[in-house]
Amino acid sequence: MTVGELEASEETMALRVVGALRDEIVTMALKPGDVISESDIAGRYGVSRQPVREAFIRLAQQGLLLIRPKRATIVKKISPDGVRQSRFIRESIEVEIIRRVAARPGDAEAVLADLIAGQETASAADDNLGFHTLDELFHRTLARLAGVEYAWQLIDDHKMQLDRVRFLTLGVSSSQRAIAEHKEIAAAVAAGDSAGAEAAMRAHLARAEVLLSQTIADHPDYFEPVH
Amino acid sequence: MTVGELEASEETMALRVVGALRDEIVTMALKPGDVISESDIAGRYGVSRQPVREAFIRLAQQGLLLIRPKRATIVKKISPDGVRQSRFIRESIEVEIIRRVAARPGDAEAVLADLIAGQETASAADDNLGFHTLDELFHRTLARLAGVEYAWQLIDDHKMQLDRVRFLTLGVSSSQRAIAEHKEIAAAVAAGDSAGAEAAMRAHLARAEVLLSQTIADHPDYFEPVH
DNA sequence: CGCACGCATCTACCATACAAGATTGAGGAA
DNA sequence: TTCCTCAATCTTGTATGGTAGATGCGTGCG
Repeated sequence: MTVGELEASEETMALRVVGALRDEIVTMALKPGDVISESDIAGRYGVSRQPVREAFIRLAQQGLLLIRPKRATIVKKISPDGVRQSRFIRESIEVEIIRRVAARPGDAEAVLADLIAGQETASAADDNLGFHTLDELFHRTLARLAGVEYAWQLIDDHKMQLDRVRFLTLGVSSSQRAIAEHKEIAAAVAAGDSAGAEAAMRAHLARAEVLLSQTIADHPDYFEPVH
Repeated sequence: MTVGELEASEETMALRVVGALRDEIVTMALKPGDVISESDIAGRYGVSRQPVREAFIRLAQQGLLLIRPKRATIVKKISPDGVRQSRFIRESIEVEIIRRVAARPGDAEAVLADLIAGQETASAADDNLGFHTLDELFHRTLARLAGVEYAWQLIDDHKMQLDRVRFLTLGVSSSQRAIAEHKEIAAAVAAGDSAGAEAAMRAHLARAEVLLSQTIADHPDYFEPVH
């Protein structure tokens, strides 16, 4: 059972292995707690241990792998506290972003309206993946409008932790509600209402909050025990 | 001219090289734009290319090095926009932290008072390094009190960019003023005044703001040209 | 039967060798 | 002089072998 060939094109082998492994991890093809080894992955992808090793280092720095010297490397279990703090980071930054955008709306209104329209189309067509992409684009666009697109990349890195949880709770997307909340945010931004925009953003981000404890109950072995 | 032996003790060689190189970079012993190579560093530290290579990967992910495949690796120049956004990230998170701490002061008052007292001692003794350490501890302690110490690690990673700028502006520490601002923050926290604590924290963080443009003027070749 | 010791086997770590692209400089032609 | 060509020599990327430490299982002893 091979895992699908690495597209033999650009970039270095190491970076291709990074991408392939990251996909396997966030989609739960590699489950938290799974033991992997350099030789194992190297064999599966048909490369030597060296690029795999470098991929491990990168993924370990991103918090997806745990390299235990002289022992073995395992897919890091999801830390409930880490998820909580990742959300804290995201909320801190997104709240500050929405404040700044609302303080200087500029052409934000038209841009956001376009994105929301696209989301409604995707939602009507039951295009879950497309909606998810547009949802992410909505938030990244806000970062761009605030002039801190790089800060979004930071959120993106830590969002992988959240994405693993999200993948476990697939199906309950309720895109209608998300769209309504996006409209609220956009309206407050257009009105230059910083406080209102902040409140709407906090409410929007808080919606996912309730899912974690249920997910832990469903898959206890994917999470670290409460320390 | 060797660079000082790596303490032959614990950890792996790669991690020791990471620490040594990071110190050289933030203290400007390795200047932005400097070209380094795996073989070069390997020779200087008396190890093979392999651990150096792995150290390069880690430092590149932290934004301190730029690895150019098949060409060379250079110490990344400081990006003025990156500094601006690193400050944005730090302010976003620290403001959120101080809000939460002020909302639930707990035993914050006593802990913070202790730290400030230590800072006054260090300042009186002209112990610049000690003061800097305690200053950092003050902020990290706030993160711990808010229950998001992990979030501080994130700030710490990105603070290296800021530290390089700080190192270029050494001597103008004005620790007296910093201590006064710390007291303001602690007082607002003790009073449970969230808004006041947030304002004090913003003012505290904004103080370093003015130095950047002057620093760019003094060392233009250490910075990326405005894109 | 239970426990401790030891060896086979696994792991990541490090060193070394080779490969391939990029740079740089010299040298020759226009 | 100026520009083009090409080869020596850099660089990082990849492959492979050897090493030390940790694990786990089987064996032998009490």
